[in-house]
Amino acid sequence: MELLKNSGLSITDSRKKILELFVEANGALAHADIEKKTEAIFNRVTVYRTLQTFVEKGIIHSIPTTDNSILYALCKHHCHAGHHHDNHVHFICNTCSNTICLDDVIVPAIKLPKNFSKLQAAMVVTGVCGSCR
Amino acid sequence: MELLKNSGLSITDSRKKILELFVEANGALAHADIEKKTEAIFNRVTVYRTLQTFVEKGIIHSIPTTDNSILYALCKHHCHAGHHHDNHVHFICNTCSNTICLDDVIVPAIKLPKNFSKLQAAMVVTGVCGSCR
DNA sequence: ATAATATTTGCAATATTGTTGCAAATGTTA
DNA sequence: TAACATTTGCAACAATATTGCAAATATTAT
Repeated sequence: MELLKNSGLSITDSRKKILELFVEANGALAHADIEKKTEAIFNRVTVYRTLQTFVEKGIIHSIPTTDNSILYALCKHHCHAGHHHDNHVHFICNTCSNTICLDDVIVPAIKLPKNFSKLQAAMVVTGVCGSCR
Repeated sequence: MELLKNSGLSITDSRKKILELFVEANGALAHADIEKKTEAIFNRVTVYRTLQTFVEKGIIHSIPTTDNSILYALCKHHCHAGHHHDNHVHFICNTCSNTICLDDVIVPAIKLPKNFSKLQAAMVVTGVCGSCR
């Protein structure tokens, strides 16, 4: 709620609901998931627009995936509008197919070739999560 | 050409052409790019099917992206059909917006939480590449 | 609390992207 | 070169994403 206010956004049912989903999920959500869980309540288009706004305002960030789905997760700290700092590892469980933000696992430093400069690093690990073991 | 033979694929114009594009590109190509560059020559569907086959045969691999595009790049070594070993880092340049496979930069090992088991790890770094510096 | 203003939503239409079956064309093998 | 296997194009379709605009809702000032 404050998050919305701080980002200069009006507080609406759809935004509250989607934000709620992220908090409950405690991890990443696919666009498709969000759409399914809300299709009874509001329009598909609203989902697109809400997620878009959230990304712009630094409330959520998108996570790289190999298929052509898009995953989103809450930004934990330090994210400003248009400038994300989500340098943590994302874990995708092949069994329960949940995506988990491993906030405590820091993306290790790597040595880039000469003259390359790093801005951000994202890491996605797939495997089996703790609960599914 | 040998690559195609070795993978047990028929040698056709479309496959040759697409392979050529990857060699020229010397980096990653988006599906959309490939489609544009070939739309005069052959059908959209052929592009989908060709890329799909190439991935299956271990000729190219797909690169995680944040938007809903799909990037592909040639597999350099050791990739067998259905079993990729592209554990190198992918670099996206924010200036020229090319994606580069850093074949020599290996995805570092990370320490996962208890009971998590890793299958694959992908890493995407954004920043400015050597040429744009 | 209410009116005036600004923002957001839903709907419909449209664009883009991805998939499938089947016949024709092309490639491979004998 | 014939027989066979594979691949391609087409058409139809399904799924996903975008846009304009009027109605609905939220915010601001009174």
